[in-house]
Parts: sequence; C-alpha cells; structure tokens
Amino acid sequence: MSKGLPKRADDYSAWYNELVKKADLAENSAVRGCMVIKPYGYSIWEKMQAALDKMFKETGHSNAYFPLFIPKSYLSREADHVEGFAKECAVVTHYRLKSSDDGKGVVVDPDAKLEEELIVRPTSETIIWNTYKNWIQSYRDLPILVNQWANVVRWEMRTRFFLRTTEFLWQEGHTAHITKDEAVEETYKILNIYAKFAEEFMAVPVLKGIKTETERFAGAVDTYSIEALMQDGKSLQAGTSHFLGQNFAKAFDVKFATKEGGLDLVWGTSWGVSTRLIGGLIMAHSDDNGLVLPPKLAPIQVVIIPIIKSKDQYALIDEKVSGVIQKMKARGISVHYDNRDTYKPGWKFAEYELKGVPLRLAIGPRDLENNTMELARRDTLTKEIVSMDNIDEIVENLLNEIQNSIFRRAMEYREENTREVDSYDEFKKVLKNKGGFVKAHWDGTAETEAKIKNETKATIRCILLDEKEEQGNCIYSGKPSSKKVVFAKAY
RNA sequence: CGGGGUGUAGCGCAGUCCGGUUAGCGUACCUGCUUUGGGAGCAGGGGGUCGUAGGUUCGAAUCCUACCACCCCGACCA
Repeated sequence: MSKGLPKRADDYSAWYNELVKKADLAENSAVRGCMVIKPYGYSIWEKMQAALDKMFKETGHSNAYFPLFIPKSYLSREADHVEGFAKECAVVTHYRLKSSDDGKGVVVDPDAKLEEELIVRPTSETIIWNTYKNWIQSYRDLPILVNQWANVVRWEMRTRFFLRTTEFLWQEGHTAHITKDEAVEETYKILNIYAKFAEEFMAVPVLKGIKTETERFAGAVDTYSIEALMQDGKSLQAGTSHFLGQNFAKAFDVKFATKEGGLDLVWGTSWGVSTRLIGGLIMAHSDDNGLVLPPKLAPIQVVIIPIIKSKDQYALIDEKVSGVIQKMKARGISVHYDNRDTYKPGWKFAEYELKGVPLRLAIGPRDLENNTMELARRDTLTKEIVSMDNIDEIVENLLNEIQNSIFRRAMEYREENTREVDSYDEFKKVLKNKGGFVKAHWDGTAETEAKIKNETKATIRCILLDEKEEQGNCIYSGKPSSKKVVFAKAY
C-alpha cells in the first residue's frame, strides 16, 4: 500500500487527485483552474503525441499552426458554434499595461483598448475556415488535411486534473473535402484511428458511436466519439470526430470550382483528442498502490534497482547492469538504472510502483552469485527470479504480455459493467447500485433524454455504430424504438 | 453564482472555543555515524509576514470587521 494514497473504494476522487500529485504527473498552479504538467506527466503526453502524430501522417495529414487569438466576430459566424462556446470564452480587450498611479504596480491602460476584442481559442474552426477560404479556389486544391497541436482555453466552473482544466493541450484536425461522402469517410477514418490508439497504446477498450443531438459538437452535423469506462463506473468521452457538413463553408463562404465548371460549398470535418486522455489512462488501470501504465506509453518501461551490502559491490553490479542495459536498449526498451545511494531499495520499490513503471529488476549479492535478477510486474505485483543471460528477451516478451494483459483486464471490467435493461426501474437500479454502461431503448427525443438526465444523472453516451436493429419501447416514454443506446454517468 | 468548509514551515496537521513563556507535532530537508532483498536507526541542525488589511487590548494565531485565496457539493462542460 502506498504511503498516504487514499483507497479507491474509500474516496475515488481523492484517490485520483492524490495519485496525480504523488506520481509527479501534475500539480495545481498559481492560476485558478490551470495545472502544471510536470516532466513525468508530460512525457506520457509526448508518447501519446508521437503515436497519434505518426498515424495522422500515415493517413495523409500534415501539421500546421493557427493563431491563439480569434476575432470575436468570427466566432458568431456560425450560429450553433457561438452558442455552444460563448459561455466559456476568455476575452482579450486591451493590449498594453501601464504603471499605476501609486507606482507600486501596473494597471490596464484604458487607452489601449482593442477595437475588436480577441477570443482565446476554445477551438479553431472559425479562424481555420476563414483561412481555408483563401486556400481553396478549385477542386484541385482539395482535400486539405491539416492537424494542429495546440493549447485551447475553455473557462470552466470546476476543474479536475487532466479531465477538465481551463487551459488544456490537444490536437485538432480540420479537413476540407469535395464531396460529402469523402468528408464522412474522413470522420470515420479518424474515429477508427482514435479507437485503435486507445486500445493498442493506452490499453483502454472503447465504444465507437454517434452522439445524440444534445451531445453533438456546436456547429457539427454529426459527432462521433470513443467512450471509455473508468473504474468508478463512469464514462469518459476520450475523443471526438465531427462531420461538419457545409456549415463552416457556408459561414465563411468557402467554395470551390468543380470539374464541371460549377461552384460548390466545401465539406468539412474536425476532430480532436486532448490531455484528458492522460486522466483516462490513470483511471482505467491504476490501483491503490499507484499508477499502472501500459508499456507503450510508460516514460520508463523498466527500472533497475541495485541492492548493495557493502560499497565494494557497486562496481561489480554496475558492470553487470550495464551489460543488461545495452541488451535491452538494443531492443528499443527504455530502461532506467537507479543507483542513487541516497534512497534505500524498499523506498525505490514503492516509488516506482507509485509511478507505474511496468517492470522492475532488482540485483543484489545473491543474484551476482547465481547470475539472476528479480523481476517484478507492476500490473500483477508478482515477482520471479530470472536468468541474466536472456533477460532482454524475457523483458521484451513480458512488456508485450503486460500491454495485452491490462487491456484484457480493462475489457473484462467493461463487459462485466455493461448491462442491458428493458424498464426504467431496472435502469435506475443498475445506475444507482453498479454504474457502468447501461443499454436501453430510447424514443429519440431530446425531451426524454433531458428528463432521464435530471432524474438519474446519466446521459446518452452514444449510439453504437454497430448496434443491432431491435424493435422495442423507450424505457421512459414507452414509445417505439428501433435500437438500444448506451447510457452512463459521465465525466 | 447558491450551500458548506479550510487558510499556521516544502507537504500534512494540532493549537483558536476560554487572548498570556521563545508557536508546536509528523514528514520532508541539511550534517555525521551505522545501514541497504519492501518506504532504515540514532544524534545534532536549519526553516514561520500564523491568508491580507484594519480594529479591540498592557498583550492577538486566538476576539471583532472587511477583503482575498483554495477545496467540497450543486447548476455548465472535452
């Protein structure tokens, strides 16, 4: 048990907050609602970025960068869009400070008022479509497949590390296409990339589905999402992909000359995942001892800890370890040798468990005699003695095994916590006692959705893309329904 | 923005009700020695605008007033 880390069963929320801080992922900053992502946490983000960026590039996308500031008037060009974001925008009104009259500080210079206020981007559709207007004249300019890695600001009432902060980091893709079909296909393509990333790298199983009108992105025609189940039975929207139709093309007058000599509006998509994924990663796998990280995203995959009885053993252990490190590095394994003599082995064991390092190797006098090392798995907390000769191979295989194993465990958890219900009583009972995903018939109206939300806190997370047709009746209104939808309490 | 709570050493807290030595404890930090296969032991040491500003008093962490910040629960949201 980690020192001072609350238990999940006692207080899930406190467990999460303390874990983020104790594992050195992030801390609160002097700025309300904004966090400092510390080096260990940021290196997880860098691993995520690297994997996603590669997948985007492989599917023909390029990175670019658009301004942090958006003229206020741009935001209101698309009616739904501005309505969706207006309540959470930071606004820049002035461009200069001056010394205050008492000489002790600075004040906003009233003479430096901006003619048009600037919005700190909550998302970049407007500035980007305003730019695309200039990039697109002909069908020959299409498609445009651009992504940007950026920060955005959404002024939130209440914030939580990674899951919801005022400023956060993300990638936002913005594409423009000749045809509707091509744009829709792009939307699905990205959704599949997100799902693949979540499952193969994060080891988090996700549902792929389409959002209801209520949950749809402001300005989109359709919003698709991946939804992941956390250990407390709540769902996390982990990524979204939007089919924008011609909404932003209309708002910003983005037209192209067709092959046939006509003039058509461009079709668009946008899609994003954020540092929220780190929150999901933590909540999906970690336990009362600390983080459990999947090897593919762990900043350190293997830590080696020497155990020394007398100082003259250092040299011998260092020599043995350096050979092991060379072999592992040759296989592309990231390994850290912690030979600090300022901490005891037991302290280090606990520390690296807290930080979720997937594998730990210990080497002491007994191992020197036997040419072995002690190998400990973070996910199962099991230990075994292995030979040093082929340790690189053992470690490589075991890292793969851990990656698969924690995915299987998360998948089993999700399966155990996905239930189908046919009555509202049953629905409420499951949500109250167990949580998780609850599949039920819904009449398709926003009114019913809102009432269920008010009464149970559960929302429709998505309608699964591969949901089977099945005649039934809405659990709330009794009206006919052709498909079940997925409900859950959500972050 | 409503309701509740908390501000005292890097972190976690006691002391506040009922004003009175030099503001204390745990942990972390520094030095030394002994230690090292699951968060070491002993000894010594450093570190404080008691959230801010005003007031009451011979005397304020403690009482009064105002303000500020943060946390939790709601409403809003990736």
